[in-house]
Amino acid sequence: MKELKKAGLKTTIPRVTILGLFQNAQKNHYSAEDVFTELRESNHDIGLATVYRVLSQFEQAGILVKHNFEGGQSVFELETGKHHDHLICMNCDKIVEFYDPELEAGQQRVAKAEGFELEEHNMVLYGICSNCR
Amino acid sequence: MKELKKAGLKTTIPRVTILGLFQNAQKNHYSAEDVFTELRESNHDIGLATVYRVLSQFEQAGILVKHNFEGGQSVFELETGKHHDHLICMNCDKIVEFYDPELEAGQQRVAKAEGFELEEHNMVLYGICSNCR
DNA sequence: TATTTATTGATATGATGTATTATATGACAA
DNA sequence: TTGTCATATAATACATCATATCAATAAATA
Repeated sequence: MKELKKAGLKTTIPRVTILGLFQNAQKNHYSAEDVFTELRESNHDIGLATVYRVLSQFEQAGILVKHNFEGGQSVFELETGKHHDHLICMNCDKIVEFYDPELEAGQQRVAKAEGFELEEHNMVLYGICSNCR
Repeated sequence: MKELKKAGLKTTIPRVTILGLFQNAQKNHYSAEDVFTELRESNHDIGLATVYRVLSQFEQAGILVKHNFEGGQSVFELETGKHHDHLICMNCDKIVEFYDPELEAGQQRVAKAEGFELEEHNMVLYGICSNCR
């Protein structure tokens, strides 16, 4: 729970609970609604507004990372410090994380060729996983 | 205007006007609001709902492609038949389109290594362009 | 423990986009 | 060219995701 202190956030029940959820998570990625539902199911009475607020604060604090994949809701995952991109099954929504130095280098190369200083990127691959074929 | 016939869409004033806007466009990418504003400024009285509807129909018909970049609104561009990705200046919002075979191949390689059949991808690079440095 | 300040939660509001439906219009036959 | 009819339009209601407001509440610390 040091993360909260470090971010200058008081250690409140909602924050501790939500952080715990991510740290002991079954899944890697949760939307705000996902979190809200999980909390309800484990008998934590935390408001939806608070969930959204806490997730934003955690993102600001660098505790979580937010992704905007296809389909409405944003999802969050723990910030691991290790950059990675995502590969998503269009059938079962399974999410695989990967890091590929060659692709990273290629992006740098393209940006440079266009006269850009590359700051960040968003790369999501969509396909069908082995289970779904 | 053959595109409309081919798609089985009646050639109505809103559709012809919106298609013309894209074909004679100053910019490559327009949001629904952008289109709506442009139409208003050129004295075309076309409802916002119609703009959204026509853009969706054009996307269905393969006349336009829709992108979900960072920041709320989706944008549309003419379908050229040539796949490409985007490089966006975080300062001036300039959008550069590029196609890089090596990156495309790398994505295939990664997907295959994870047991996925790659269907599509979303890759947007963000940086600072030469003018903004 | 009392005080201060941040946090919570219910709800209103905002932003983007879609559905509904009465009216208007394009396509086509005569 | 005009009449008929199916489709399209436009205004607005609605849906979805997320943020702002604010009175009540809880955490930190003297």
